[in-house]
Amino acid sequence: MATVRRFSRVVTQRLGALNDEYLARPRPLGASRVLYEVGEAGADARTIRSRLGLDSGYLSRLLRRLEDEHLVTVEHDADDHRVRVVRLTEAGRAERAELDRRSDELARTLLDHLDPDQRGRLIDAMATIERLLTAQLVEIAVEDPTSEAARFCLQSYFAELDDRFDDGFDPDMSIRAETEDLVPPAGLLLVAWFDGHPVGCGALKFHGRGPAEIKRMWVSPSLRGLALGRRMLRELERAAAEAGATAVRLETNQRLVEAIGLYRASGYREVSAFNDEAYAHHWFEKVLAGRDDA
Amino acid sequence: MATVRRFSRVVTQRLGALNDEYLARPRPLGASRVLYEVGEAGADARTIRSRLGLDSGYLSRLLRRLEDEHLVTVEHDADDHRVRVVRLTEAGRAERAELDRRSDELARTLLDHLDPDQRGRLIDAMATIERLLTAQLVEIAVEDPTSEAARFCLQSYFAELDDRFDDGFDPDMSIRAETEDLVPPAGLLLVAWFDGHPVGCGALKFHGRGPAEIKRMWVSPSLRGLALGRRMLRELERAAAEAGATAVRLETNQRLVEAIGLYRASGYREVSAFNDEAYAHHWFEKVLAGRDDA
DNA sequence: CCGTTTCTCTGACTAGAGTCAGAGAAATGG
DNA sequence: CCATTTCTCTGACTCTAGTCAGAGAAACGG
Repeated sequence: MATVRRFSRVVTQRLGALNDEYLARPRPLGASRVLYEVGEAGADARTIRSRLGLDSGYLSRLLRRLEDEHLVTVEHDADDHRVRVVRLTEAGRAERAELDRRSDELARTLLDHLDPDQRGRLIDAMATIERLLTAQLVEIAVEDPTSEAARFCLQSYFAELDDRFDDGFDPDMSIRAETEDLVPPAGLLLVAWFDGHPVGCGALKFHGRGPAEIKRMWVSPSLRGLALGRRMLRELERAAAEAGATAVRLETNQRLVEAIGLYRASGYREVSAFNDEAYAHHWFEKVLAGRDDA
Repeated sequence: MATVRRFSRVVTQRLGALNDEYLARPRPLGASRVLYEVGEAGADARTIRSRLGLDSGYLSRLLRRLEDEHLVTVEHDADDHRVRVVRLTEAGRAERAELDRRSDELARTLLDHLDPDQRGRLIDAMATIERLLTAQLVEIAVEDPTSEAARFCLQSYFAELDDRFDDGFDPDMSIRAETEDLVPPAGLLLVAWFDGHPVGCGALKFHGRGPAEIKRMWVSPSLRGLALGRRMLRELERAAAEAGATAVRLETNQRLVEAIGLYRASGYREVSAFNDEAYAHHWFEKVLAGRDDA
């Protein structure tokens, strides 16, 4: 606990001071944040607003300022004349590059005066912290399986199976779980979100009071090793219990060794095949602890 | 570099958001900082000002506010009627405890939702980062050997020698280096500072153009393992070269194994005894690279 | 004892970062 | 086509966190 407090103090002070020093530009920080959020491709005002959590009046003024400085152009959207599209000008792109440069310089300052060994330790520790703190920012929520995010996850999942299985993976050869099977009351789909992007999924198919089936467990490669799979599994079990299921079952392929390890570690017991899934080598089941009031 | 940038982003966001959430009190942050800085024992307004780097007018107003909230009392100093002494009231103490409690809660939040293994890794990584970043905040400066800070360092140094040497350490049995030997032009004393406290020292005795003597190398136990000794040694060598010395020498005790390792790693060559220091087992010398313009 | 310095306080001002209400224009739903 | 909703903008505020100049009282130095 004391370590955490000291860490907070030192890091916020040091990082804060450096941030102020390096990212100081002849404009308020809010304006710089907007400049950054616009991005190369341009962005709608409302997108910027929701991502940075700004008041519409406030953003309007910040944009006016950036416009006055000739860093961005603000135009009406061609389709919807209410929305405003913000785009970087040449000068805006340069300013953004300057911010990047300073941010790099800031990073370099942190590594300054360290010998190679210390530098290595610092970077390792930073990576560890970043990943562990990132894990806590991931949110899991029910998602409609036809949404863009859901389709992204499912496609990534299939692509990975195709890549890892010995003979590839063809969804048509596998037991289907159509989108209508993954919406209540037939089932549900959970998607893990990080920083506005989908980074994992997991689905359930209910069978009345019989065991619910767990399907489509996938975590983005960029966020593996953060025990996200474990969290997703817990959430699925909770959802299954809530829907009245007394057990969950699933089947998996021998190539998915991490998944198999996760199931075993999470109290899943290997059982004999309960279906004829072509790609499965292992079948697992877990009895869910009844709720207190059940 | 990318790791460092990602770390900065994630940590400032997460820590910043939590800070705002947990340390939010019905008063500006500045007032809370002052409340904290007052401490149990009370403090002078000018001390608070210099430590927090506040404008006198600004502090005056913050104190007025805290006084209005009955969290502190502000009185004239008995000896010097110009200075104002700030003390916590009972309510102020309670509010300060509340801040502590919230700060702890914040720390706990960071560890939330992690399994014991992840928690251990996070704490280790935090300790590493805190120490490495701390090391960069240490400043080394010339100090008068009669100052309080200098006496603290020298006494800590002697106490440690007494503790570690086989037969203890008695300054009277050792070659003397009096305070007058450690001020220019006879020599100098460097003190390492961190967070307003002295955390290490190192001294030089000049002998004209002959080898300068390095004495009194000490680093506070709380900051060991941060290569501070190495930095101190480099600073001493630089100072010796600046004073016209072409080499530095030193003697040391067999018990000070880290120091001996440091000297060897820093290019020091063991030489035969050049003095009759009673406590010494090893004598070292290093020829200083001439300056380019010499 | 007198000029200078130190310490605090007051008044006047600024910039950043928002919040809130309402107006106006465009899109949408029935 | 008309009411409602969505999106942006403007004006009027607020709070925080300062800065700066000057005044007044006390202490200090010679």
